[in-house]
Amino acid sequence: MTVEEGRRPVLADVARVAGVSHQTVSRVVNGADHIRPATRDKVLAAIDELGYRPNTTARALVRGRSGIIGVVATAAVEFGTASIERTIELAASEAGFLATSVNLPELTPKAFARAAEHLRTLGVEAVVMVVGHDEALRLARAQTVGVPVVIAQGDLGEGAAGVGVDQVAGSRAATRHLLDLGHRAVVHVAGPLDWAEARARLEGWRATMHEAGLAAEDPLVGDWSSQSGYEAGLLLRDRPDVTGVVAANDQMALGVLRALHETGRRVPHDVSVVGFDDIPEAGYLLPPLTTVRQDFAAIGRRAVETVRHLVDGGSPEPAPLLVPELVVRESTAPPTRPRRTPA
Amino acid sequence: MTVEEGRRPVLADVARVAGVSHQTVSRVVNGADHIRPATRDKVLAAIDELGYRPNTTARALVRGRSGIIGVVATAAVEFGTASIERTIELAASEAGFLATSVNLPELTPKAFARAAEHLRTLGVEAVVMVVGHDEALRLARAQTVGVPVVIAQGDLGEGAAGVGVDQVAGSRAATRHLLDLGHRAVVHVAGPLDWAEARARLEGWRATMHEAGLAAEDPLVGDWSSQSGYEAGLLLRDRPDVTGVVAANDQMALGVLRALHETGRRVPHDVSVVGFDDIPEAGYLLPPLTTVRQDFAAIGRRAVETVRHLVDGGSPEPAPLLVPELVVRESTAPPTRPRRTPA
DNA sequence: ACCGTGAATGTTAGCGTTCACAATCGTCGC
DNA sequence: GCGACGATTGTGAACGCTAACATTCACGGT
Repeated sequence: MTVEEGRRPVLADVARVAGVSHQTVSRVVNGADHIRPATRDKVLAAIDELGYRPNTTARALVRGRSGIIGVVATAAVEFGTASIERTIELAASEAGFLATSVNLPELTPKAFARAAEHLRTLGVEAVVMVVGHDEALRLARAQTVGVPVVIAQGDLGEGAAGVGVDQVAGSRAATRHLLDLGHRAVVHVAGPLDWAEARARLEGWRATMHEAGLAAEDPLVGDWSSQSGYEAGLLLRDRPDVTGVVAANDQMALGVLRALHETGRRVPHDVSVVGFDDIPEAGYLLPPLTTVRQDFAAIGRRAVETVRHLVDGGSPEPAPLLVPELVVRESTAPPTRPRRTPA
Repeated sequence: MTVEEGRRPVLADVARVAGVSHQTVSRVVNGADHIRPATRDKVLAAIDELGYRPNTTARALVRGRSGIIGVVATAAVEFGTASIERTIELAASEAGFLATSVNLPELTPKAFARAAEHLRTLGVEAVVMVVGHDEALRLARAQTVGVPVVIAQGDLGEGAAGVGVDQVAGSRAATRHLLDLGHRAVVHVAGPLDWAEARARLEGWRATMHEAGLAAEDPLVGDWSSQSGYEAGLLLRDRPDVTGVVAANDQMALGVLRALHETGRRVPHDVSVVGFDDIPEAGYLLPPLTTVRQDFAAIGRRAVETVRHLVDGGSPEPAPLLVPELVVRESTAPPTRPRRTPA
């Protein structure tokens, strides 16, 4: 609000102007007790006059805390991951942390080692993993000794800290929806099975099918990309009985949509398709995609809360799972003429 | 590589082990000249033995440089923005910087003021704007006095530093493509006109149309979202003569695709559609979308290079524009029966 | 009036680095 | 064979802040 006078003012400058010791200024800035109101006002006035702003670096140094949270993600830009990162950054800054991301160009131990090295030199106080990849998670816990690792999405086995999303419930809802519509031959296009989310979604589908007394075998497996969904969709050429598809994410669902179209099957007339995530485009695909919406913002927020808790010395506490929600659009409908799965 | 012994080793620890002064260790770490090879080896051995890693915070403090680059983006997750951010983070870390993003939940001066305040307390050394929004850019230059502002995408008017993408050329290529196919009535679905990219793309379309002696009036204006593209597409109901659409991004193109489908016009049989950006899903839409690909990674990389240059005291230098590339897919085809625009 | 007590403020040390300035050492020229 | 000069290494003081430990002051109880 005021003129710049060459260099940035420091605590001592404020102290001089306010006629108090630098320590008193520090107390005011940090909201300590036992400050006479008159003194506080003088200091605040001086701060305002000089446009003082505490030096984060110096503070970090003396406190022995960097205030940095490392976020580990894949290099591929996916809607969910990106949303979570955004929210983490926001929540972190509100909590007085600084979030920074590091990307894994590929899911190899080497790539991860590089990332971990980077996080270490940064002196991060905690790591949030937004990749649910098993090996990456394992390495994260092994290599970032000393700092808490929080898992956003993914499997929270063995007392690991993280944000749980009930992927199984989401996948169940999707499958249930198709069964309720009357479908019987419902296949699953899974994500890579070394991702916990992929396994959970597979599991939800399988369990629901079994409970309905239906076969749930040979899921098609993709890699989260539209391309892989497309390829999986083409394989359905050999499965004319199939009338329902549950894809483990929207990108793959979108690829399936295209493959079905190319192979002459109409959606939802001949085949119904459900996705997962509810990407912003989902409602504008042809046809608009029924999908399972996840609250990515909530995941990010909770991840930061957990980080806060752990950094303050807390121990991992199980939090209630976030439950994703089915969003029904036009890509699902009752089967035109019910068929039964071949014996 | 070695055991942890309670606290993190510091320069002095290494010095003691190596039997030299802390300054010598500092020199080795920073690759200074005039170190006897034998000494250097001793020091390196000690570093390795202790697993020493310089403390970024202390270094930042004494150097008077935070090493932090602030990246300003909108809160909406768009493919382009997100890709650029990823690359910036990567390039920044390679250049010894730490990138962190701050998001604008809305494009208001107030939201921006908050963001700027955050960047200021962080002590960022430079700001990279990945929003091409005029007002945001103006505020960025006004409010972050002292630190260089680099614009990734967007208008680089008046000696502003940034990464130039030849949006006009991209848009021209898209329009040209449709004209070459034989289309005459080609409309544009523009982005919000307070974004420089949107204006440039509009301009490329308009100029190309004019050069071909065709009318280029009343662009439809969206807000980058699929929703707005969809709404724009519905308006085309009243324009049966239109056989070509150039959308200012892929999301809007996707919305147009859907609107055309709903209003009974086939793509590309009745209408050809071109998008902009080449989102990963573009090739799997119905039909696969012809679009203009931007090299977002290059944008991010260049942005960081520019930051480096400016932080070292350089002055903004004009760099060659990046030229986007047309990717032809199935959403464009020659018009079935050529029409002329109504008089 | 004296001391204890707690509130309010000040003083002194660092935190782990780098910078600026010595100090030391060897080697070369004459 | 001595001083110079450059190469090499060391010493002390910051950087801006907070933690820990004084110190000062006012006031109530005895």
